[in-house]
Amino acid sequence: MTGSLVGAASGGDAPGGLHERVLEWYSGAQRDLPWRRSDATAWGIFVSEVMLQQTPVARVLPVWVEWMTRWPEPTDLAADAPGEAVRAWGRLGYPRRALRLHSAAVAMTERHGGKVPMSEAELSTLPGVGAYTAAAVATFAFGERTVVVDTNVRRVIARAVTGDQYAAASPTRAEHTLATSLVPTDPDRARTWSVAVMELGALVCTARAPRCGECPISDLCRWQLRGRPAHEGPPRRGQAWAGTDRQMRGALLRRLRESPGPVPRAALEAVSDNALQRERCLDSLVADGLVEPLPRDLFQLPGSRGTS
DNA sequence: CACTCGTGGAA
DNA sequence: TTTCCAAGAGT
Repeated sequence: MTGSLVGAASGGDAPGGLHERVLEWYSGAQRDLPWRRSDATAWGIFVSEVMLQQTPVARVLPVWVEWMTRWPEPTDLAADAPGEAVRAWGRLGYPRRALRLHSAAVAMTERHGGKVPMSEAELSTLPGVGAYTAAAVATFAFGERTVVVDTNVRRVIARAVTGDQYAAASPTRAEHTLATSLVPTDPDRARTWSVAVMELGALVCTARAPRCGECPISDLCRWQLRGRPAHEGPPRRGQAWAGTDRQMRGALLRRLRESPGPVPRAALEAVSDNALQRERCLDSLVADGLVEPLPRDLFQLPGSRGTS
């Protein structure tokens, strides 16, 4: 019965199999996250999805609450300076996301009547919105039947269906086809399916130490049936950090974030003795629009008067 | 397609 | 202590 799992999923919603198990598990194990509640707005869901790109839930929570209080609608954020978005982003990492979120709010204000566009296709045109985020917002906020493929979904599919410990380094066509075949036909059921698989990957089918004893589909899992063989092939190299431009950019931006107003060049020079790298990074931050140079050797987070 | 882009907590 | 990696996107 090696094909039982895929077979049970044929058509996307065969009764009594994979879907029932996962959905039943989700109904009892799901976390109570504010952007999942019934009173969550499309804007709130949109913001949460961008913040959650490569950033853990625990770190996003307090920042998301602050953003929702300060900017309850896209028009509220659009009316504020992009630098304020960068400042309020805090230490979530990848601060260009804050800038793109602000740009997206401006686009919603100018082209979508101040609202989050409802279709996956329209969402895809917004800055900072890729395949995952467009699909996620379209289904979680608007109930459109989409194929949501994130790192959790990829890992669950790799194990349960393909039988590998980890998904490929980069998403494959076969993977997407497989994910598509698993999405239930009914849009509402598809929405719950997607969030449920993501939750399964986040809480049970984790990257390092999967809790197979708590998994609702462990007896169908091809990786489990194969004896949980270790990943084959070259080890995926981790992200270097010490001495990288990313670290330097982070240090510079932190210095700017901590000051309410413009910062003199000398203050930025105090961040690092490596002048060459420091200047290169400062230049790149300016090029990215994360830092705004002012007269008299002053620098600040981007203000509102500047044109995008 | 390969590479870059932050951050900090857990193992 | 070092390593891993978390609801990706853009180039």
